[in-house]
Amino acid sequence: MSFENLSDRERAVLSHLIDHYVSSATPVGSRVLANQYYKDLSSASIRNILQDLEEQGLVAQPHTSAGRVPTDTGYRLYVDTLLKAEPLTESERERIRSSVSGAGKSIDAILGQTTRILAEIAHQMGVTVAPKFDQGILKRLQLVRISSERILVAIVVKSGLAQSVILEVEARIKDDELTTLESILNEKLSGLKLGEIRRTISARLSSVKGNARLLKLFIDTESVVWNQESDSQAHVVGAENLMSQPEFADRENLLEFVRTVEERNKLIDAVNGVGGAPTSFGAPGAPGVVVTIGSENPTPEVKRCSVVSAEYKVGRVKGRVALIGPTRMRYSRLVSIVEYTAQSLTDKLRMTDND
Amino acid sequence: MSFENLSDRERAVLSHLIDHYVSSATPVGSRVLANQYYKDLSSASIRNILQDLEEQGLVAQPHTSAGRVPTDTGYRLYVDTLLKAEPLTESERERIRSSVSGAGKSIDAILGQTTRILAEIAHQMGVTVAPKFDQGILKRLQLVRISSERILVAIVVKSGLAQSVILEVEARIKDDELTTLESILNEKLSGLKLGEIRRTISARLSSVKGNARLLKLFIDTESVVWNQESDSQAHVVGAENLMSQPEFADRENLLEFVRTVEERNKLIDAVNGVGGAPTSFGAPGAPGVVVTIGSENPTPEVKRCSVVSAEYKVGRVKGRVALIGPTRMRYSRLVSIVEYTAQSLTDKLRMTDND
DNA sequence: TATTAGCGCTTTGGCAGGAGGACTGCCAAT
DNA sequence: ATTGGCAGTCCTCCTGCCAAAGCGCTAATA
Repeated sequence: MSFENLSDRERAVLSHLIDHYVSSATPVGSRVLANQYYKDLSSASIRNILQDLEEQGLVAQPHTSAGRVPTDTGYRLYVDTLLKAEPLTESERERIRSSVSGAGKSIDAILGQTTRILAEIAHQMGVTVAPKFDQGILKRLQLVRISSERILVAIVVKSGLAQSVILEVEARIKDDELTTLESILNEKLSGLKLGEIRRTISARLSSVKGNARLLKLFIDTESVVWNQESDSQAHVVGAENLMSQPEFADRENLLEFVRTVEERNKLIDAVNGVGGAPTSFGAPGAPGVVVTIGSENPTPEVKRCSVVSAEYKVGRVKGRVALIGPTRMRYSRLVSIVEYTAQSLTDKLRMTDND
Repeated sequence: MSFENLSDRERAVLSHLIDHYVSSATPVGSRVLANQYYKDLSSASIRNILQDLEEQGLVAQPHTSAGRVPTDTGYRLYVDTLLKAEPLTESERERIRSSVSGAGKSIDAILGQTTRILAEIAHQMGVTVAPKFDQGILKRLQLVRISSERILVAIVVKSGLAQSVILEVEARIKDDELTTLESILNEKLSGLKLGEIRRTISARLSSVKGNARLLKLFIDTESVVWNQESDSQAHVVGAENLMSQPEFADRENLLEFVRTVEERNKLIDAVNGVGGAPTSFGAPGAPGVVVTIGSENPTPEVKRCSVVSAEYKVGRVKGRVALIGPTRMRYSRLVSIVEYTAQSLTDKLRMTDND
């Protein structure tokens, strides 16, 4: 559906309506619109325009004789063609930057801190999804004996990510067996993508002779060893920011929402399963921001929410940072926040990255 | 305050009142009490008894002409002297047992699974606090190079726990330096408690010569390396179980509660900062269960909740598993659940433990 | 042709008032 | 000690009513 037939004035009214609705959270009527933005136009004229907008499905009224509220389509038009990214103040940028880079060394700590600042500065729920190791290239693999029947497998990925898993072995293994295995594995597997390894490991190791029991462990437990996500798949901060919004006034919604938040998978899907192409709102070269509005979300649990997300990178491995809030959100501002945060995060992770 | 002056009948009435209130969630009046439990006694008599109980501060009425509700003191008396632990059915026990032992190998996975089954079977919020490494004895320490400027430190604790930290070093280190350092550290530190190491490391390593820069890293970053909690300090599952309770009907409470849950520290305090002595409700030798009721909690954020918790062990390292719910909870059942779960967990962790 | 003013209609939210219910507390009788 | 009964209290729910906000439509106007 294209909206080329919309006059400039209609677009302007839609834009004002959204602006006003975003901050007031109540349906906005022709009167306020006329008084506040169109001193030289009467409310009656605005009413006509509103009627047109309604026919196009861009706004709706909760009930006869209530003001208008933007529809998801309305927001979409706004985001695509009307929105002007609201630049962050220098102090805000500084706050994000220092917060992201000030965090600890582990990727987990960095993401945690990032999520926190994101949620705080945007007053929304912040979500970051840890990078998928799948695309990471195995640099080296190291086996450390923990106890007689347990070994720790350290998987080192190019660009400095590391992951450790504890494996349980049924019977004792000698130290030299372990060292041999380690070098075999490194020889056969390093330089490959983790995802590749997962798919092809049994073929690659079939020719190897040696402690079959031990080898089998690596092949069988593929999922455990090779299918690792980062430490914790997602960080979620600031659910209470959302819950205090009037959108979640009624108990039912609220409970369902909490259930979704607890079951992180749905959230991760919502952040990752983006449909549209990323748009760059800011400086060229900046990470593209994707906005998914309400019912556009493939995940039904967040049908009442919008997701603003962008990609960040650690080497070739990718993750996403996102803000989730009610569809009634300050897109112009959140888009900038997410973009800048993703950028800072990528920078930070590049700085600590050297393979 | 002692309640020895209470007649048996008064105790019985209190007990019935609590039972009824726990399932109905509404103030219970003399009529229902008489009809349901005392076919040979009139409501008027019950009224007299209730008056007595109220004078003792064991029950209260929200307003004149409402039924009675147990006070925290009332619950306390109930838990201490009236409660009979409700034995779990064999299928329930089986469910807990298999769930706990079926979980993966890493302690994090085990605790996660345990928390889940706990919350699910009790319909409350489950919380498990990861063991404090502080009391663990360092078995071995291993250094793995990740990239030129990063090393992974694997800390292996007696009884099979392991923990890894990534350290960042300013300049390149040679491989042999690393091996030397590793053996020095192992020689000087293994066999000591982690807490001990944290406190005395600088003294212990002062005499060592060698790569000073590198050594300093271990001494300076004491907090990072030696102060490790387990992977994630606490697991929390089932917040929505609580939120659907009528206790959290009003928005204010609910929001505050969510805030507390998000900020895990408060929850951990609530679970750990127990005042009373543990009581064993079940089989002798079973872990002692601690019940902390409402305002007894040192943490004001959970003043409206009760915490039922018990200790579990991994070798000499200890953690807690807990259920948190409104003071109106089925103590008799929850006590059994927590006790059995803690027991199963300790068993599971002993089984996978061999140093 | 675009805009405006005005009128009638609809819906919501809040407030007042009354009926009904669920208790308690007390008292006198057993 | 226990009981039935009664007066009094407090909450909850329902109803009716009214004002406010807004819209759509139409007729008048520039």
